[in-house]
Amino acid sequence: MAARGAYQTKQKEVIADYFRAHSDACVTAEEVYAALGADVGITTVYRAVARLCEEGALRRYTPQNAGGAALYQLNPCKESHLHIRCMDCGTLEHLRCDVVHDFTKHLLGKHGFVLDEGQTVLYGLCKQCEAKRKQKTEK
Amino acid sequence: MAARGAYQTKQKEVIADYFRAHSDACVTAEEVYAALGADVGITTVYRAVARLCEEGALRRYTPQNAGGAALYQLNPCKESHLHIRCMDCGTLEHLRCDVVHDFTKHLLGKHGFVLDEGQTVLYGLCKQCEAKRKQKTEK
DNA sequence: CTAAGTGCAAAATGTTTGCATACTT
DNA sequence: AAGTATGCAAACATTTTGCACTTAG
Repeated sequence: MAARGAYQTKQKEVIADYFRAHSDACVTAEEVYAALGADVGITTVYRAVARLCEEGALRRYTPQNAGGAALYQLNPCKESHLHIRCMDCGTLEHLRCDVVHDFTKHLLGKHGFVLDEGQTVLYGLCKQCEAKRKQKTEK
Repeated sequence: MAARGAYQTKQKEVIADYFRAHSDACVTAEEVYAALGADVGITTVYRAVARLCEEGALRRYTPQNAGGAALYQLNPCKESHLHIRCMDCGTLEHLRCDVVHDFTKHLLGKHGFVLDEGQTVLYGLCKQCEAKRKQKTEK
């Protein structure tokens, strides 16, 4: 029987280090593989990110682009506040600001709804990707 | 250049009808293909759902299952407003209120983030389920 | 020493594309 | 008649799996 995560290996460490060193980056398995060079195989990268996602250390985002590659990013934090996900580049950002608290209070007071900030992710477009989209449509 | 949607064809109609007849169902392209039998090819199904998504008639959902197939479902409503999902009873509710618009404006103005209300679902607990939870913890 | 982890190559999957044909307008 | 839509097959990209080998405990 596979006792997952029983052994600590060089490859696991290298992959975990990579995400820690690029905590803002949102990358594909292929990109991690390319960055680490000969140290690890692509299969191991896939296996590692799958496990890290299960453990909650990473977050996976599957982009709209149907056949496209899944993106992985270090879970920014487990604290309770909202996150916003860009639907184009996939980046997950923190959103800690007073207005969110006002919004949460309003949901509770007027709608009787207890928002779970840890589970909720807002979807949309970040500043950069919004600009890129505008450029494309103008062309 | 392809003038999209210029002609109305039997296949497009059959596919659109399928989703209308199964408005609650969340199905893969392959399932649509299988259901429609010899009437349409898989290629046409893919092209049709892609267009219907662009038009906003369908919603695409890419499951966690990394290599898994995308799911398509008739868009429950086209109006721009947020939905809230109760994590206990699973109910999906509409959230139409002015405060949401203020919040959206704030996201754009202060954070440069264009919220896609159609894609975003807030997670938490509805009034009833919150009450039930309190009862349990008190016991 | 034993079981878990690795990595290559091959398979499996899901989606897209090239192109000749059929169909809509 | 002009040009879009279809559908097959092949291409394509991503992810998973089989298996022999390596490595951690």
